[in-house]
Amino acid sequence: MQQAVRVLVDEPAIDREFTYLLPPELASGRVKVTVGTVVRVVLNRRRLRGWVTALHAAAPTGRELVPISGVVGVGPPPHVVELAGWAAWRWAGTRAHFMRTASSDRVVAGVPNEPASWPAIPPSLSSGGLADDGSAAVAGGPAGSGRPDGISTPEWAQLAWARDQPVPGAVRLGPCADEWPLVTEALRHGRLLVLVPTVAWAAKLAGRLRRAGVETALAPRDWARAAVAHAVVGTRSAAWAPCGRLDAVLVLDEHDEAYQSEAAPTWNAREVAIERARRDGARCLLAGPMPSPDALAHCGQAAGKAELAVITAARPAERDAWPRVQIADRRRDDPATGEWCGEALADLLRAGSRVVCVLNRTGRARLAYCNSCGELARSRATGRALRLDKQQFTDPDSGETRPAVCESCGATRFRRARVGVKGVAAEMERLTQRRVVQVIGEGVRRESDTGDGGPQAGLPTSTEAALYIGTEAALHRVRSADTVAFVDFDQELMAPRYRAAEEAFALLVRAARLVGPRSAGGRILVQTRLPAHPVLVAAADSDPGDWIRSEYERRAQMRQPPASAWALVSGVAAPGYIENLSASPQAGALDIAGPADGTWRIRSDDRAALLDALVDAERPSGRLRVAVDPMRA
DNA sequence: CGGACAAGCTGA
DNA sequence: CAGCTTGTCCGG
Repeated sequence: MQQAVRVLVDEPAIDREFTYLLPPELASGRVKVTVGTVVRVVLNRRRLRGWVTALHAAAPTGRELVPISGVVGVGPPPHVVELAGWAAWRWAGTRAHFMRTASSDRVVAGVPNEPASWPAIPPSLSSGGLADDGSAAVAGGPAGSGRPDGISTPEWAQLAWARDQPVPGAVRLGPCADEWPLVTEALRHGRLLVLVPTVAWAAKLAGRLRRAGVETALAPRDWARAAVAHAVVGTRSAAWAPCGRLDAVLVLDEHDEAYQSEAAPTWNAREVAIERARRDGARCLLAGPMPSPDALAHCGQAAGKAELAVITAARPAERDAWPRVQIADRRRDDPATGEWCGEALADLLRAGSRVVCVLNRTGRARLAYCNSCGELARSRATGRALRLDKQQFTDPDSGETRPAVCESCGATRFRRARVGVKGVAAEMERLTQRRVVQVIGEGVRRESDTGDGGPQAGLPTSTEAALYIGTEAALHRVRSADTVAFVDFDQELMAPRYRAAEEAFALLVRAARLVGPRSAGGRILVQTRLPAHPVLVAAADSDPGDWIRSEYERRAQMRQPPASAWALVSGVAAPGYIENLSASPQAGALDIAGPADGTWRIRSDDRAALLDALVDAERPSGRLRVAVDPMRA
């Protein structure tokens, strides 16, 4: 009797397991067959890749089994195969999708043998100190170059890792703070997984660890070596690294949107990392300049009160890790200064420092400002910005209209903000008599260039002081600057998205990284007509604690994630699927609304009930998109 | 998903 | 009724 194994085929549209025979010569070949091994099978005359999911399957009666056609290579380890099953439930996706994410994109013939233990941590780390003094982080973001200077690991880093429970803790550190103490402290506990939002950050941190003598795998490049590394570093997909049982998991900049997949299934690497830590019994820390509401929800589950679980550096230290944030209240500006430029910004531009101006791409804002007092027209009920149509305001939420009368001064004349990158660039050149570089999307161009010199034309040399104007992309593309100026921050604060405030704060964090801490002259200027907005107060004070707590409570009141679970359902199969959901046993816990633009929105205060219902409900054939807890909704 | 097979439509 | 399209089913 030949061995029969279960195989999950690599075809998300099928997403089923089948039973195949495992011939002895394949079972003991070059690659040992275990749960997770990548194999080749024939299904219905089609040659497909698949993963072994069980080594001993009962042979179905009355059916002649077909043997596996070949063993391809090493796949995810068994506990990651189980994690993929959990993720398929958590984001209403297919197991095959997550197994792909967890597999190497190349054939892996074998992994090195796992050492019985790691070599002793290099003395520079084990003595408790290889911390930067902070100055190295000024120009290049959080991962500055390490140098053993004998400064002891800050107390807060030790404290952060002290709890040996697998429930995540949150650590708040300023945007220009160095994460190195958190990393080195974690290594003392054993095998470490570190997630970062960008490839560049991952490479930098991996290099720094290697120079410090730590056996490090950079995911996904060192896929197979993750199995034997002391530290595994990588971006989103690294949450699926094929390493053994973890001792510590660290997510840096855990608020970053890059951790979530935009395409369905909308899985989030932070959430996968938390679950992985829980299953392994590993310590888990969520770090960054602003604990996300999601992070608070996790910590709150453990501590009862979310704020208790957030560890912060000493107040002066957190403050020093921020640039100076200057709020320019545009309501008090002389209207003669110009449509887009207030007095503070004008002074700044004339002063001759390197300034990056950020203006969001939409160009034409729909916000309306009072002509007499400068107040922004907002909804009395929700506080959201109103749209001005002829002589009426329209509430974008309710669709209600009312006459255009200023709430604060009674005036009836309003004007719309109309600002775009190109127009502002031209005016900036006239105002300053300096060259202005435009940064939009992938390209960079200089306004004063006459010919089209290609996408890289006008890139200034590193030494020249330049003025930049661009969309959010400028914060990524420009190397360094003295000041970032947000020309119209109200658009960010008032964007019609439930995460608008969080995203606005994240922009300030990006800007802070670009200009560096206040001790190095870093400065952010924010033009706004909402100077008392909690996001701006938080940034100006270098302390997001109060704001983030209120944001968390507001989400709960509004039944938004993470307090409530959401699912967006669309596609041709959606109507039938929604019908099945309505008939499911969990339907009582679901709040189904729609369709709006072909999309249904399902809400539930009981996430498990929603997810169970999504998995159980039968899916009619045809396209179906299910987005669980989407970033944009 | 994509092959198989059945049922429906069409044209001479 | 051959020849083709369209739809539904199912895979080991």
